[in-house]
Amino acid sequence: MSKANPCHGNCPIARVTALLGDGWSLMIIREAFLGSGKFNEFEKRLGIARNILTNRLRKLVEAGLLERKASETDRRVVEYRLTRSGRALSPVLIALSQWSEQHLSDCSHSVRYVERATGEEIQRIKVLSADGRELDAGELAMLPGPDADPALKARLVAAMEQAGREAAHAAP
Amino acid sequence: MSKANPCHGNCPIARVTALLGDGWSLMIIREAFLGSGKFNEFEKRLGIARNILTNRLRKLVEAGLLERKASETDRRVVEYRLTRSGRALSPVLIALSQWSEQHLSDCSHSVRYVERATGEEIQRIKVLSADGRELDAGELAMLPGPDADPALKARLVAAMEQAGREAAHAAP
DNA sequence: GGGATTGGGTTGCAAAATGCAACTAATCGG
DNA sequence: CCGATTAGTTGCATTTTGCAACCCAATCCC
Repeated sequence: MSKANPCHGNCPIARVTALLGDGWSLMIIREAFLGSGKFNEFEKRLGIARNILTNRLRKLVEAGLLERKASETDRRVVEYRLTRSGRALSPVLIALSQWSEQHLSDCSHSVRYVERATGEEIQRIKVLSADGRELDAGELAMLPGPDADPALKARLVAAMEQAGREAAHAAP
Repeated sequence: MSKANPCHGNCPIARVTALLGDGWSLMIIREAFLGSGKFNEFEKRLGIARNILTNRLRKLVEAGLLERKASETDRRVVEYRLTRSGRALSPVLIALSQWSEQHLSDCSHSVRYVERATGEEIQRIKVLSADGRELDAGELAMLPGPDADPALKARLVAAMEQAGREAAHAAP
C-alpha cells in the first residue's frame, strides 16, 4: 500500500488506489458480484489466506462497499453483501475486464457480459462526449473541480499548461 | 501481490489485478496521462521510492502499457510514454475516478473530465445494453466465453446456477 | 579540459504486508 | 452431549515496500 503523500490529498484516483489497490480487494468484489457472500466462499474460491481475507472484508465494510450481516438461519455464518456503493463499481469491473481481454495475452474471449433478461451481450464501455461521440484518450483533459484541494489543483493546472505548451510546440 | 491461484487462470480481472493491483501502478498511469514521462517527474510528483518506481516502470513496459525511449536531446533522460494499450485504460481510470467522487468522502467535485476541443464535461461512464439502455449491476450476468479455461468456466457456470436458484426461491 | 551537477538507476538494510498453519470460540446437527 | 462447521485470531516465516547511500555516464559551467 502506498504512503499518504502530500500532493494526492483528494485526488479520486489516489483515494480509490488506497482502498482497492492491492492484490485481493478487486477479486473479492468480483466474487461478491458472482454471488459469494460467506467467509468460506470467498476463502475457498479465491484461495486467499484467512487473516488477509478478514482484514480486507473489514476494510471493504468500513468503506461501505460491503455490508456484514449475521445469517438468521444459522448464527455461525456471516453474509457479506454488496451495498449500492459496491454495486456501483460494475462499470469499473467491466471496463477493467474488457481492457484485459483486449490487451493482455491469453484472456481474450474468456468472459462475456450479457444482459440477464435478454441474454444479449452488452456494449463495450466507452468515454462519451456530452453529445454522445466516443472520445479517445488524447481528446480528454482533467481539470480541477471546485473542491480540488490546493495540491491537486496545482498538479492539474501544471498538466494543462504543459499540454498547452506541447501543442504550441507541435503547431507553432 | 496475490499468489497465482488455480481457479483464476485466465480470468481477466485476476490478470489485471496481478498487473495493476498495487499501490502505485494506477498512480503512475494517471501521471502518464497528465503528461509525466521522465523518471524524475514520476518520482517527485508521486513521492514514490526510486527502487519501487524502477520496478513498476519495468513491469509496465514489459506489459506493453508504457514504452521506454532515451531522449534524443539529452541522452541521460529517459521518456516513458503511454502506448496505445496504456491509453486504452482511460475508461477504467475515468470510471474509477467517477466512482470515487460519488462514493468516497471528501473527493467529490475534485476533478472534471472535459473534452479538450470543446471544454465540455464528458458523460458519466455507463454500462449499456446492445440497444443503448443503461444497465444496473443487477441486470448483468457474467458468462464463460469460448476461450474460458475449465476452472473459470466452472466458476461462472456455478455462479449462473446459484443466481438461477436464488431467483426461483424469490419467486417460486 | 575538468570539476560539479544531473538523471536514472542499484544496493543494503529496516519496516511493513502477506502467507501459512495451528488454535479459539461460538453454534449446529444428531 | 459430541463431533463437525463457521468465522475468526495468533505466531512465525517469507516477501514486498520504503529509505538512504552509492554508482556511473552524460551534461553543464567556466
